[in-house]
Amino acid sequence: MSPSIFLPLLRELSSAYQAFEVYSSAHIRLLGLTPSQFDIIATLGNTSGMSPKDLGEKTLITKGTLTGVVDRLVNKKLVRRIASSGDRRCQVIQLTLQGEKLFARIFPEHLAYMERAFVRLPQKDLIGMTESLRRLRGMFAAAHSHH
Amino acid sequence: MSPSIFLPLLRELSSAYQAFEVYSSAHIRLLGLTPSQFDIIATLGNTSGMSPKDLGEKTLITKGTLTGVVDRLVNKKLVRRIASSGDRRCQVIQLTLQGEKLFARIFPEHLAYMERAFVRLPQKDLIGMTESLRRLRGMFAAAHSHH
DNA sequence: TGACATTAGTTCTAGTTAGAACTATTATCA
DNA sequence: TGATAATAGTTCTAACTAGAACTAATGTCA
Repeated sequence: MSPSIFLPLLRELSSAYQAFEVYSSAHIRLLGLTPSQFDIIATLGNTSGMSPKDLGEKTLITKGTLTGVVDRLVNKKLVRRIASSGDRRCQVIQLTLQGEKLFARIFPEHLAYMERAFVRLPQKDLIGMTESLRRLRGMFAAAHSHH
Repeated sequence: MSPSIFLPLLRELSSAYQAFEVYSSAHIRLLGLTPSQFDIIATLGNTSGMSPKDLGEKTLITKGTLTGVVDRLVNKKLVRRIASSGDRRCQVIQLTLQGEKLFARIFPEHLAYMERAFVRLPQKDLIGMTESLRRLRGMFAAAHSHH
């Protein structure tokens, strides 16, 4: 395969992701959070909490980074750390009451905002794109582990 | 459109991009550069240089960030800043001889590394994905400018 | 020409980022 | 059981990040 074939794909992947980030984070900042903080709140919403490990896997935030993001959410009193019963290495991170209220207010609002971007996209294109991206991710993951 | 339709797409977009970054940057770090530094070197390669503004548009690095990235490349003597003739607000950033040598050595090497990830992907899927991503980017860009 | 807006780049701030080294705890298995 | 490995989180470092405020230079237009 010649580079001229896959380089445009990589460029488009980067710019599509970038365009998503720009669009999404413009709204998130108005809500008083950073994109990472919003991801954490959104992931913890409607759950009874989870470990930093699980939270990192779901949000794609590495553990060293996660410590700091959670610290700032704890400072904002949106989230709390609880010692996990049993394994003393583990914690449970969960939303405080204030965090739950924030989630209930801003999550639907942000979904509605995101939805506005999708109004012109036919649903069947959307399904196909999702599947394409899944394959692309799998491809990189496989290549990364094969070395 | 219900959120349950587009949320998986957004998740897959993030994780596909993330998987690309992890795979690509693992190699770039071995080459002694950061991903942003590599992007700058790769963009300047085989050109006579360009302004920070153009460089930022091509690499998707915002101007405030770009100043710092270029500073570090100047410190490494891979890149130089030249006053632009005519408009005294503008500069031209270009590779030094050392930067050109580095580009000539690592760029083909990195392409070959990236190519390894694509070996199992049929070419016609690749074309379709590129087009899908272009539409996705356009969609977010349009939504972002509409207001 | 002169007021005003625009543009290019820098600086500043708060936050995110990955990775590596570290501590504490738990699991494995000889 | 005891040595060793694995795991969960934290800390540290260097760098990147966006956005806002800033300076200097150039354009616009009445």
